[in-house]
Amino acid sequence: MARTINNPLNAFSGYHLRRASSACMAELAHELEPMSLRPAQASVLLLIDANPDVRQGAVGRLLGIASANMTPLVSRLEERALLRRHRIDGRSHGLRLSKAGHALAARVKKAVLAHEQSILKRVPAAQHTAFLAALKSLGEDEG
Amino acid sequence: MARTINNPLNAFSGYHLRRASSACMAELAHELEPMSLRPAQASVLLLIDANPDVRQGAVGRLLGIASANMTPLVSRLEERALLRRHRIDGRSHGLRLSKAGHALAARVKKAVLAHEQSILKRVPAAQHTAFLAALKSLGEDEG
DNA sequence: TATTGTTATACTCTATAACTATA
DNA sequence: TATAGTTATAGAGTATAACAATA
Repeated sequence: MARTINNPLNAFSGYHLRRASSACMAELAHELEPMSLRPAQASVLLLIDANPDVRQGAVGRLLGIASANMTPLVSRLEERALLRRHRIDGRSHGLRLSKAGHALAARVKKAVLAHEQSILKRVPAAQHTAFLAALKSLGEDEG
Repeated sequence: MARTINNPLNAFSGYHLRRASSACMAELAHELEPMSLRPAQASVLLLIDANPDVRQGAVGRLLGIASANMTPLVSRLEERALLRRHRIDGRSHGLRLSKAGHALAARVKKAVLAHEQSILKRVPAAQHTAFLAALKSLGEDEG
């Protein structure tokens, strides 16, 4: 090595939080690639799978995806015949997975579960609960 | 409330890792806004501050920024007279902060330290060390 | 031949504003 | 008046390929 660089960010949990998230998301994206799904699409698929006929806006609010960005995302899944939009009332769409959508959601679940195990492997088992709780409190809406 | 939505992602640390990171980065971006700096620019500034004459490529490698993306980032900081590029050899640039760059780096440090405190406030003090260690192991290059 | 930096390009994610239709 | 969804657009982050200059 030519020279060791001093990294003043190394003591900051915020810095490592970002790095950890980026690394894990890249891994997940790689595991979802064979299904031609990106993480955001996969999360929408799982959410609809668990909540048949959920409204599009409710999915976006829960996942933090703006409604303007939900439209093309859901349209893409509809084009692939993974889900169907159906009218709930004049202005709302309910989302429901097709048979192919349910099948793909099952594959996604397996991939996500495997990914979760690979994450938890790197954290001491005794700290799993506290680690998850810390992340949850940091991700809450107000902060 | 109309209906409680079942969130099958709620049990996953990967999901909350991403949410926590997004929320914290948004907070940091907000705190850096008065300095007209985005988080990536601020991290480059702090790294140069701690490593005078560091090569541009070394900064990028450490922070995970591709060299093609370092060029416009550093150019922007140079345009603002926060740093100067100087030749180390025929193909390398060393980066050094100007007086204004050092002054801004000092402001950035304060903001980052305050942000770090606001993060740690939400994690029980007894878990700070373990939390940071877990994040570090998740962010390591191989994963 | 490998490395440093640059340019151009493209794709994803995110954010905003303006709009239609409906409650 | 507020809500649900759409459209268009723009910015930021990230990724690759091609290139020049240099080691």
